[in-house]
Amino acid sequence: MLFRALFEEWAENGYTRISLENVATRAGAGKAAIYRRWPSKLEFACDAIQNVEVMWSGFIQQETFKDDIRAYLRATITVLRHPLARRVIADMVAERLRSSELSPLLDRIVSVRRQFGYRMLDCAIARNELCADLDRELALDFLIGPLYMSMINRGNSTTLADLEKHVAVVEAGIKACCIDR
Amino acid sequence: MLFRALFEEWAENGYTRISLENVATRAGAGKAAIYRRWPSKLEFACDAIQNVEVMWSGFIQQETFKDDIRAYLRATITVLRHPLARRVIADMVAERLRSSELSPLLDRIVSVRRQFGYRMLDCAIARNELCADLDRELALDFLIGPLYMSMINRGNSTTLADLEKHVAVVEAGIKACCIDR
DNA sequence: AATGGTCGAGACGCTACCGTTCCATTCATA
DNA sequence: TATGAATGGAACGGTAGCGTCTCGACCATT
Repeated sequence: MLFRALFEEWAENGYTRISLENVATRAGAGKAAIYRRWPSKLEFACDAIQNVEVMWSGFIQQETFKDDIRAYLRATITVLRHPLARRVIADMVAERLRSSELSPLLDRIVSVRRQFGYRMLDCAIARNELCADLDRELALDFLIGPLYMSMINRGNSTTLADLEKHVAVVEAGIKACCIDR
Repeated sequence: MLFRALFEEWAENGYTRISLENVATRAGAGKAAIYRRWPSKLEFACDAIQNVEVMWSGFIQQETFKDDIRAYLRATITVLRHPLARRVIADMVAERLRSSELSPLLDRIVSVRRQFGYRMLDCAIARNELCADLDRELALDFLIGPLYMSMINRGNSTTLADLEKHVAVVEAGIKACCIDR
């Protein structure tokens, strides 16, 4: 499959160093098979991302805010443990800082994830677990920032055993997004 | 200056795409000026990093834990706002996930930063602002994770005005690293 | 069996960078 | 001022990927 081969090359070399020649070879295809379908590497990559994006949907509301946090972080751990996904994500983050080519792609991914986050916060507010004047942006940065820092920046392979500790601290932090303001 | 040119190329293209030819040209130097001094791009990069690393030292203990957090985050914001540093850091993070070439380099940088963090936590424990059985690793991920997420992953240019909000939440989160365990 | 489209494979000219080598100029020191 | 080391700059052959194009093999439909 061409998409699979693309992601493997992406994870291995980073977006800018992807050689469509290698992608085709890895997929057991001819270069023309790619150029026939997509006008550029960017369009190719957009379609590939869109193809896997659907797998991330499905946020199910839990009983308590803490349960929601746990579910959210567990899903995040699953993604960030994926050997291809974690590399591609980190590469897109780095890539966006130096060029705007992949910005819309990453923006959409982030935005989708954030929608789940907003819904989670709204539920918690409705349950009176959070106050309504919460700084949502700040809260979402606290939701996954520490986990991302641990797994991506420091390369830890966080397990579900570490999850519970994160959940407790995240909950305390986010609840503090209301106080003092 | 060769180092300056290296970092500019690094920020612009990422480590693997650095062309020493361009670095030399950008510095107004000949390619041989680089190859004469360093046997490889890696050694060149190591020296360059080591050269700027000294500027990050100097942790001064404050009155309270909250003051320490504020000082730490302010210093972090300064680095992460730097147009070259932020790109180089994000690139190293991505690069380490796909190759171990830059690992020792990034490990040392992270480790230095973390030493300040540990000292900070120790001070807070000594002051009885934190309990002694604190999970230090977790605490440090919470210290800068959300800020990193905001500035690097989402591209925000956090200002000192946003600092105070982060400080309050980080403090609450880290203090929660003791409770429930 | 004949036909039309898609496929893989590879050749094409082109550009970029590699790491080395050479040379004429510059610069600092004696 | 004379001398020797270091420098900027350019050329070298080699590798790699670009995007286009051609071709024979294969497969499905008729």
